[in-house]
Amino acid sequence: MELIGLKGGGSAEESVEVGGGVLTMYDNLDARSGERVWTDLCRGPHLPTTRRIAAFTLMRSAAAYWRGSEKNEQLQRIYGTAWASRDDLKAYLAHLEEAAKRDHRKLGAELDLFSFPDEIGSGLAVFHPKGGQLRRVMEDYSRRRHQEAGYEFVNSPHITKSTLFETSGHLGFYKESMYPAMHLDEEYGSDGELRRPGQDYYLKPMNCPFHCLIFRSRGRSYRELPLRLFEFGSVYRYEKSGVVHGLTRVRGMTQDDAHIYCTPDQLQDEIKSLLRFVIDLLRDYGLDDFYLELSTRNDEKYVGTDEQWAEATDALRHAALDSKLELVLDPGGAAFYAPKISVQARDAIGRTWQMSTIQVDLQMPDRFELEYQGADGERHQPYMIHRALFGSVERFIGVLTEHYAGAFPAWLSPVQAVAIPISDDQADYLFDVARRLRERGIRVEVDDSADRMQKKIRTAQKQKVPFMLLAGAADAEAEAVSFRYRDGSQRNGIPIEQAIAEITTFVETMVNASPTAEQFAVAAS
RNA sequence: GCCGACGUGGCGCAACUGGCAGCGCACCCGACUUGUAAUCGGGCGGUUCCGGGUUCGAGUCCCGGCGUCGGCUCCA
Repeated sequence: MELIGLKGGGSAEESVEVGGGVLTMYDNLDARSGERVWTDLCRGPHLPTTRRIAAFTLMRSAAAYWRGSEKNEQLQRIYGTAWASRDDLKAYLAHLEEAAKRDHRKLGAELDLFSFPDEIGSGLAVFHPKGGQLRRVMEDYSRRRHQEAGYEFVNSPHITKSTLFETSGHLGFYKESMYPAMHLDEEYGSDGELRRPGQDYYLKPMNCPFHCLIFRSRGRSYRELPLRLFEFGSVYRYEKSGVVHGLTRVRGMTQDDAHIYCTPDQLQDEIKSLLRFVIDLLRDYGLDDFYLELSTRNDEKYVGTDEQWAEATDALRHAALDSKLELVLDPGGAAFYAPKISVQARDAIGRTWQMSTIQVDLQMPDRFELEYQGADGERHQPYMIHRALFGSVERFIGVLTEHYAGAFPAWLSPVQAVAIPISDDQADYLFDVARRLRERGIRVEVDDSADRMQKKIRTAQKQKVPFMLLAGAADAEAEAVSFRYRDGSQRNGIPIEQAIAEITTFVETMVNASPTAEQFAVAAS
């Protein structure tokens, strides 16, 4: 009855759980006797008979809040999944199994990329040498592309006095999800009297206020706009204990964060070129199936005027439509200070991930009193665009790990090639081959352990190394190596020079697919 | 934060109704020298997450904490 009172009054067009002017109930009957067993108050529709459900299984049970609010009581909820045929159910379960195999937390441990030591704390990762290598290559390429696109590189500290986040408004809106303040520099006299009041310092949850201070550090001219400030900025957010999840939801992360300050005239073009830049870069990392989501104002939680919001939202909408990508609306999904476009990417098994975000912010320039001198000699307030492309480096590594199931493109692979001697006699020969590859920038290891050759292949295979270079007596004699590629295919007796050229070209051209014998055989012929 | 499940060598797991903590992988040592996914033998490695309690006796039962996992809520 509570629900009817709360929700029954809505108009017919509104999407509500109960009613919409109309109230629906479904009688569930016993199949044999036809007696009514219970009546379900439900918006529906229901299947006319459970006979239509050919296959179902129970998945798990967990609590859920009554009507979805954490202020309310919780109910025990049982999750099941139902399908029109057994094959559909089987396919769905296989999909879940495939997703489990790709789980970046599992692969992160198996491939020795990163870990979450209890001693450090929940949601705080350390990157091991291989994960660090992967991360460095990702970041290096991103830096190069940002430099080419006209970004300037800045840096800011991890902590700041509270005034900065009071000015930005973050302390007002996000205090609960910030790490608590460190109260410092308080001084007392010998009589115990407070001589100097202390100050609160906060770990930064965002980089934008710092970039605004950089903008404000001296007078700015319209001639230097758009000014694009980029930083791999580490931020810390006190996420609730139940929500941290691998690398995709953490308490400490590094954003590939940039803030673009521009004139009103430049806004539209800047957003359009930014969208192109973002999509291009994501494609380079191997994601190629996108759609856009436009998040508009949350009327419960925002600052600024209606005109400002309309202007910012329109700018984003036009750029999104201009991109020709599919556009989905997310009403009320914006942050308190700005509407946003987010780029959603579908991965190799069809799951979608929110990747990049672009926000047009009309508040921060006002709060920080940013201004530039225009051609007219007057002072004007710049527009500001926030954007992150990976979102966070950690999260992006998590997504790529799942997308590639750990079999990273050769240019990203922590170890690109492993050299395996057939017997110990070929070890020195392969050390020499490896040295020559290393001189060309290839990350190569020689497996000179006491394992047998077959075991070494298995090890390299499980580590998902793209190239294996084998050499026996015949290869060494002929100044050649034999390839085994990550897919198991092979090519034998390839002259060293050719082998080195093939590997370096493959890496330098940033091919995202795994190397195979077939493709090289075609290329060589 | 809330609900539920679970915490055993680096990893994956076993240990009856409360009765000597074990196996595989990894690692170390030795032997073997092999042409495309696991050679053989030996060895090291544990305060069973932490703290309290019950008991003759606790990995196992009880209480509290921490952590992980699955959801809910949240996600600048």
